[in-house]
Amino acid sequence: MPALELEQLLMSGSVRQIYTGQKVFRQGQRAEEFFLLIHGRLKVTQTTAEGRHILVRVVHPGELFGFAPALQRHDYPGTSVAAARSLILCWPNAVWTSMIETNARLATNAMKAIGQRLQEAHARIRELSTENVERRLAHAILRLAEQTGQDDGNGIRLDLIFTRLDLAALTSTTQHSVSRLLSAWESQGIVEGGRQKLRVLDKARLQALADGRSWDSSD
Amino acid sequence: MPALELEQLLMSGSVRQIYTGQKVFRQGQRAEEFFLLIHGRLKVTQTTAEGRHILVRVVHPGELFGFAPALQRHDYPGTSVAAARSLILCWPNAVWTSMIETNARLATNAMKAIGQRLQEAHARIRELSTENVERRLAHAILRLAEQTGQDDGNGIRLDLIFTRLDLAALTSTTQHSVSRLLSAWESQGIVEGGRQKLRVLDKARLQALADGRSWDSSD
DNA sequence: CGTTTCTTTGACGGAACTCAACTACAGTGG
DNA sequence: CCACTGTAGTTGAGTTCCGTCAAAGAAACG
Repeated sequence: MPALELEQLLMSGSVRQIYTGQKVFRQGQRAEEFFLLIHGRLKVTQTTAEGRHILVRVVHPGELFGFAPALQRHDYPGTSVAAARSLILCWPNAVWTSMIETNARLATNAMKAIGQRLQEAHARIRELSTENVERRLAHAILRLAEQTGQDDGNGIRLDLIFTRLDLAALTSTTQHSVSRLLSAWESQGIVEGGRQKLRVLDKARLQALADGRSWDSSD
Repeated sequence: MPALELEQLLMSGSVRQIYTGQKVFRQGQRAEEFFLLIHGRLKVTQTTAEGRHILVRVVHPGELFGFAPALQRHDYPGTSVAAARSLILCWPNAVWTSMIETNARLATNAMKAIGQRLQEAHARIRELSTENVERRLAHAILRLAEQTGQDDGNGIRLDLIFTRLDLAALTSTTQHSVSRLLSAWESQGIVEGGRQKLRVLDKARLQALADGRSWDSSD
């Protein structure tokens, strides 16, 4: 995409800083803007009528979020809160249509982004349908490790923004099950836990768990 | 959308007839075309490495499917089979990009379509995460009733294309659980079953089950 | 140093899956 | 028209995963 156009585009939005724990928008709130995460980390959550929470997705830098206009919605389907101090770019909804109508490349990109999201959602449905809690948790942690982990020679450190409760909401289980599994893994030397911290020590073994193979050394 | 352009667009695709049980494309197959369902009904399924099946979605007339290019994939993530004799329109992948680049309205529409799909996926994740089998099945049947049911005065008839196994794959459970629940509902006069048939007799009561309210007559 | 938030652990129960027959229906060919 | 075969559906018994309930421990925070 031409640097000039891109720059123009970015400039047309307004920057906003979000502190940890602060919400960008709330579920049900009228959608008047859409956003791009520049720096930091966000969680998007949903609450059901019965009051149960699920973590819809984690937003990483460079990703669009709250793009209600593209989905022809007038309210936000979830709540987004900053899991770390973050920097976002905002545009009023009206810009969206003109943006993609004048810039085909952008339309294609936006579509790919949403398509990406759709595939992730399907993957999650597949996991929920066919895998037990242990495998799902293993998958989730591996994914987080890929996306946010710092490899410091002695395992992959996850600066968890995430509590056990978040991990539970991410894998559709309870904090209790998460805690039990992590404890079990810790005693096997697969991970090392802490309060809002986690370190993956044996990625291969975790991968084996995620794949549903019980650990055999033929790997 | 201008009728002329639309017509031109539709004309540029090629029509194909698909018999019940025939597959349009298979999971993993190289994606060279994308499709629009004109008439009939399709199921899109996925099979996991372990051989478990899930029913990803049901395609209704007027919907796009197999739009791998939009998701920047080169293979189809699932298999689509005709659940009834169907008529589809196909375009080679290459057309996609040019189509949306020359027609902004179309791009917006395609995006909305995919966005719609994304919301459905999220709804399903929410159901899987928070609802028990009974509620999920009730929801699924209500949805099917909306989309494909024939109201003939004496309840809503679902010309099921769907076996209990399909319903199980749709709600992520087993044929056994589906069968048990339908039997129970039948004995309460909520539905009426048959081989590949189903009739919803008491929609309100089914809705109550879907909403997790046990039946009280205050409705 | 008390309070809050996060985490761990145990005991228990229940929803739903698995295993295993068995029944019913539809279509086919004799 | 009826026996035969395969697919679809039903039903029961046993088991297990995991969520709920209950309580206590540990880290952060003012």
